[in-house]
Amino acid sequence: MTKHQELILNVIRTFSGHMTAEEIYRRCKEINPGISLATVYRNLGLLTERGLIAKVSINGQPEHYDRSVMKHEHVLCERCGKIADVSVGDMKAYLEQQTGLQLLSYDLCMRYVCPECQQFA
Amino acid sequence: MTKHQELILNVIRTFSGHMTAEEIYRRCKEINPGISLATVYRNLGLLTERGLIAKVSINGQPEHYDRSVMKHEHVLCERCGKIADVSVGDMKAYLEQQTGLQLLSYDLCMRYVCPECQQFA
DNA sequence: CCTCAGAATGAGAACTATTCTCATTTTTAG
DNA sequence: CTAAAAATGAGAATAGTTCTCATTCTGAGG
Repeated sequence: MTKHQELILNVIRTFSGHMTAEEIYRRCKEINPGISLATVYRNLGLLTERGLIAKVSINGQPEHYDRSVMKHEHVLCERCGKIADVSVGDMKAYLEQQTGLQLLSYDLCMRYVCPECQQFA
Repeated sequence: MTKHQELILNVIRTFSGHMTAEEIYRRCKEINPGISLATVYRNLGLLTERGLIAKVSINGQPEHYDRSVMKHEHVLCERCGKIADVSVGDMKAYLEQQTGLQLLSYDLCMRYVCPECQQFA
């Protein structure tokens, strides 16, 4: 694990939310101004492969990265754009039972208006 | 509805599958070589807005367009890349019940190996 | 403490899918 | 038939990400 990889991992682990590569890059630069965007992308890929972080893909948005690698789902607030974690039962099993297919995986993202945004509706 | 819109709609409706903008563009050009890619994109947007076709968004892939606007889910074959339709129960209701949230919508795409690809496993 | 092969890096070019711009053409309503 | 509105073609622009490649770092074996 190189210095840069540790830095990136640390940035992700000390932030309570889901960050884009760009955001991670900005925070890394505050600590180590020499780091390049390519290195951030490269290492996000490596860290994801190694299972140390998770990639959160949402249609029409840049990729986000999640420090939590435990299985869970995501909800996106349509107003403020924040991503939140939610847990549901065994979705894969449910989908397999519903479709009658043997699935490799699935992508799911739900959309709502988060509680804070609902206050100012 | 302009000539081009009819052409695009026709191309989508006479193809049994999920096409990308590029594929739709190619087929349109065979019939009307003058049509431009911008027109295809523009009209795919309009036709989708009007509910005449549906957009199928899959992470890491260009958008696909679906002639069927009835609610259904999609499975992507990891081998051949083909997209198939599947129907499941009321997924939104299920997700709302599971999460306890009031959802606006959700995106779901499942991954598997399709029957044809399994034969040559 | 050296050394050198392999890995990682920085900078920017390249790429893909899509949207935008704007001058021109087509369509539509009256 | 005409004027206003809508649609079009061509190509530039954009966003997010990956790729290239010359340079730098690292660490295992001497």
